[in-house]
Amino acid sequence: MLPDAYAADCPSRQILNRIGDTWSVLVVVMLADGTHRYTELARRIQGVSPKMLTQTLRGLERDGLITRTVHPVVPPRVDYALTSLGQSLYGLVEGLEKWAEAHIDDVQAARTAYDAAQA
Amino acid sequence: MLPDAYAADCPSRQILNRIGDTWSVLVVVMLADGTHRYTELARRIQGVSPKMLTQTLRGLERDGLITRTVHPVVPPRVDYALTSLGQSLYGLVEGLEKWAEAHIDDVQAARTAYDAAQA
DNA sequence: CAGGATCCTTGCCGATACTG
DNA sequence: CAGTATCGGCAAGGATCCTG
Repeated sequence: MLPDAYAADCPSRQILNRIGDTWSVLVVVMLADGTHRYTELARRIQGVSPKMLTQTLRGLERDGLITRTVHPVVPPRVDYALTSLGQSLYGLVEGLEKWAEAHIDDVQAARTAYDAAQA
Repeated sequence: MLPDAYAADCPSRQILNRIGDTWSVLVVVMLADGTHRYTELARRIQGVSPKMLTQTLRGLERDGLITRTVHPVVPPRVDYALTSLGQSLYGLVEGLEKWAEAHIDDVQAARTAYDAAQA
């Protein structure tokens, strides 16, 4: 059963799905300060399995948000970097962070009040 | 296993989770144009089960994003509306939509190119 | 009308082992 | 080093039935 058509396949939803994905956001944030290798990403983003990291990187690459550069050397070396589109998306994430920092106290207060009222 | 501590419980992640939730966003968008009843939301947001709708509404209420007003009449009538905090969040969603509309063509083109390269 | 309770499926994701 | 392949657990979420 599909959700409302006015939101199922619209551009917004696709972006929302990406934004809502934990690993994707973390990768984008990490790459915001420059190129990184696979292992660097894996080490810094603690808790991510090879499977999920690869899957996330492939998805971001497919969407044109990051580039994947394979250096034909041994041992292998693969670099990941944001495209300009990816940097643009990072701008959005920064906007979200600003909003979050500005309003998290209100949200926390609301939660506390709500939970107290349920007791 | 927790993801990177610098992102697990930070304000950004909590907002990201909310933004990434399909039903929450749809509810916020629907309430952006005014107060609506439970059934109105259920009918308009096609495909949502009573369970998920209630769960979503409770979550939004707990976070102080919407208000829930029970009218003591028969048959029951419950109105939902955005708080000012919820309206502020809606502003964020609008920003995402603008970005999505502006860049979806690039993303689509990247996907097509990527898929073609795999064949 | 506005949900609460229950059951049950599915698909996401983590852990692990293996390879060019 | 940079992945791929496979298995299994677990929780989100859908369908359904029931009630104040």
